Amino acid sequence: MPKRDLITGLPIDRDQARPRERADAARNRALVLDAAERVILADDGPVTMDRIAKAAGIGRGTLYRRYPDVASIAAALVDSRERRLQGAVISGPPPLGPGAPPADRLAALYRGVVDLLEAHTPIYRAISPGPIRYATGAYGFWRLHVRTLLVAAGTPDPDALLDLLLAPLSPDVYQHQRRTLGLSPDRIVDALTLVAHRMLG
Amino acid sequence: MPKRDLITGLPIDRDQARPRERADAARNRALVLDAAERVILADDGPVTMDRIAKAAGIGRGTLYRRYPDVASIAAALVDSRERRLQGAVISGPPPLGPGAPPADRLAALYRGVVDLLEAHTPIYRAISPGPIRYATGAYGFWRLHVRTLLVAAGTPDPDALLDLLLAPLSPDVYQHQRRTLGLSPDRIVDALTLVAHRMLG
DNA sequence: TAGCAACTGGACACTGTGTCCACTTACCCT
DNA sequence: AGGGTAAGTGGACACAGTGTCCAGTTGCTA
Repeated sequence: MPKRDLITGLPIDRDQARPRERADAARNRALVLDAAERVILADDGPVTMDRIAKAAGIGRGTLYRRYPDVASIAAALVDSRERRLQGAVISGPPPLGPGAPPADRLAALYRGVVDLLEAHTPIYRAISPGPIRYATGAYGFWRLHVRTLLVAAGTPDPDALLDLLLAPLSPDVYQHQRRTLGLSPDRIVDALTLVAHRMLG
Repeated sequence: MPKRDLITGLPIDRDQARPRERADAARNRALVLDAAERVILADDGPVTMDRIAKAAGIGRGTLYRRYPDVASIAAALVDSRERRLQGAVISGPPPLGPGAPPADRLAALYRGVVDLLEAHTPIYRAISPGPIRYATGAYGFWRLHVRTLLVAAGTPDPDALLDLLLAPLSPDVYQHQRRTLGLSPDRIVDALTLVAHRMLG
């Protein structure tokens, strides 16, 4: 079984020219993410591979052909949601985009991710906390971006600080702050902004 | 079914005088944690309730009587491991104990927790990442402690900052830094120390 | 339009869960 | 002392979800 890309579900094999994906396969691939989102948002009972397959109108085997487990599907869903924010980071207006001081850009990134966490709470909850998170394209992107900010700010050992600064964005932590502690998104963003300025200011 | 304390597995009912725990129950309760640790450290296959019950020489029903799932057992195990560090924080010598400036105390706490994460990696890995973490006595203790440090340092909105500063200690994040990134414990502690001083210094 | 490789989907065996209840046993009371 | 009783015990059970497998199907290419 060939390794598959987390986001697209397509097989990964860089070198050789591979026969085009068949039309029915492509169609099903598109169906899966929609179906997964529906199942997650419906929110009755646990999100299982079986449910997603049924919602997509395909068989279990077909689903397993692309995604090894529910977490991967949720991760793919999250990735697709984060594309827009990534675009804004690369080429949008400051302070999120290039041009502003590193501390402001980090604060803006924090705000952007909090907005996402807020908007897609059920999806983030479905992506089981755990190692999968660090393998997503989205996480890789944040890492890369924060790293350049740290370097720009002249902070020592950016590679070790990186994940420490991203840790507060873990859906777990955010959920805990929102639900259990009852903090408002604004208050969380303010606290994160303080972190950004103290760490990079 | 009465709620049970995460650590001791004893029923929680503050007000009324409750009949003493029976001797056989107490014996089994002690057996469970030992057995759980053995199963976790053996590390062949997943840690299941069934395995722990067998290792303890008791039935599944008896195990479920005290702990609702594996995560709770692991949490209890972790709590018992963190008692010593908690003692040092309360009444040990500075900088971990009272007397040192808040930033130094936070840095010392970071180091202490990293040492624990390092020493008991398999156990921390067994406690499934997720909401259980925030319900443990240990986490509550760190929260309380860090809160007093934040207040002492005069930081704004300590209640919102709290969990942000504890987030980097999540076993997930630590595992990721150690295994995937290959960072040394010392390097991680150094980065955490920087965080402590920038945030409270 | 024939051949074939990719794709499909449901059946299957399996693992772990959580509940239930008849039996056992430690402790309290007289 | 020993009987009553409620707490404690443990294995059987029904169930949910997993991941694999393979015979059948279908889209693509030559």
